[in-house]
Amino acid sequence: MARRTGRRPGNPDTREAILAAARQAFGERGFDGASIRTIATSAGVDPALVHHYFGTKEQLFLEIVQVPIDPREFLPGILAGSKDEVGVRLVRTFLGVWDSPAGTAAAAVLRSAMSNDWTVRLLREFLTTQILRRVVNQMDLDPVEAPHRAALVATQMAGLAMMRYIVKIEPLASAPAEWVVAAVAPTIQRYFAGPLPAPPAK
Amino acid sequence: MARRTGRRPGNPDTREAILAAARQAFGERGFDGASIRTIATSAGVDPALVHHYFGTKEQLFLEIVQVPIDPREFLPGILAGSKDEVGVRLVRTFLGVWDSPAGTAAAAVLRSAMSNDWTVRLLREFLTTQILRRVVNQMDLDPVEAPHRAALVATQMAGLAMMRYIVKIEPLASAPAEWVVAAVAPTIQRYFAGPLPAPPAK
DNA sequence: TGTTGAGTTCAACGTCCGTTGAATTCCAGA
DNA sequence: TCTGGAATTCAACGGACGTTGAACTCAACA
Repeated sequence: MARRTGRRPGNPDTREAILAAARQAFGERGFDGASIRTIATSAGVDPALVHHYFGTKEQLFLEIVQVPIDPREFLPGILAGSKDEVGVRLVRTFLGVWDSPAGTAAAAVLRSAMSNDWTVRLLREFLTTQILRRVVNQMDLDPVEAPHRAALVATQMAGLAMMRYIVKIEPLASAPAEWVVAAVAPTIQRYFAGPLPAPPAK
Repeated sequence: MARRTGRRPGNPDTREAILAAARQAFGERGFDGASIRTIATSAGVDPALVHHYFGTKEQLFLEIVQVPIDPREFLPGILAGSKDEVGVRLVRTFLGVWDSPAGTAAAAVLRSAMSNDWTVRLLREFLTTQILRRVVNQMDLDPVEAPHRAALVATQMAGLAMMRYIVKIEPLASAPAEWVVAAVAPTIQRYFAGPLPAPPAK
């Protein structure tokens, strides 16, 4: 029964403008490199307004990053279907995400995690509990070697994102997505389902 | 005939102490994240002394990073020998470098490149002109697809470094080097010598 | 012994940062 | 019409940063 009075709408676009500017800034410079002040300026707004809407810089970052990256949205599509084409489906979906606005958010996480303590923890926990664990559960892999397989997949995907979207080495950065899919998918396929050395005794 | 007078030795260890502290700091936090002030403190020294020895922060970073990473030192050992074991030799050498003091320098570059404009340029040019080009020249690869092969290799190696040494996902981070070699080498081998999709027309 | 110059420190500069609290504007509801 | 409260701005805080220039210390040479 929320009875409210006072000015409500104002300019509802402002909030979105700030979010857009923040996504851009975090995606290009990472958490530490981006500044509330430049975000505010590029949204045509006072820095204090950013705090008014989103609280601290950390909270703003999470807003940018948690909303568009939800593994439940695309994981089923990758894991369902014929098992010997998981590689193709994973790489294709992955590139699709990175070429969308969500890719900017993903870049923000990747960039930040390289030089910032708490974002690297964020990334590690996202990867292990949100992605790798789900994958392991849904494909019926040998439970002993499954975590190893998942980690190997992560190395190839992370390196691909880094070289193609951040460091931008050629000719990879300008290569058509389908060429990348065809080139990289066999690696993923082998990591998931191919022969591997025996996992270390531990 | 350099005729010099005045105090010479003082404490010659200081310079090395600063370099060690800088390598540590840059390796852990990247270029932007590390600060001259904490480097100085952790070397037991005044910040101004760092400038006295090394000039600007940029110059100090280059000192840390350019000296220990010289591809001419290990590339020949990788490229020489039987062609169907390039993968094994590359991955093994790569892990060896990352587990040495030079690995700290490599981490510094990788971390910095994710959020800093001029270091990403540094990394890109190092990869393309110092590594990839040499590899392409020394192995006799099809000149059209060679750059594509080299870039694919770079994705796998960069992702491996990132996940094992920076994000530290398990069980990869604690896996024995030889297990990693056995698991990843076939990927490298295929990128170098295996079948690939036809390079895009360009 | 006196001078020189390298090693080292101190204090300060200007700049950018995240954040805060008070002030202003102005619409929606009473 | 009056007014509460959301939207927005302004000015300032305290802290961290890279860098600078002047000062001090003191071993080696003339």
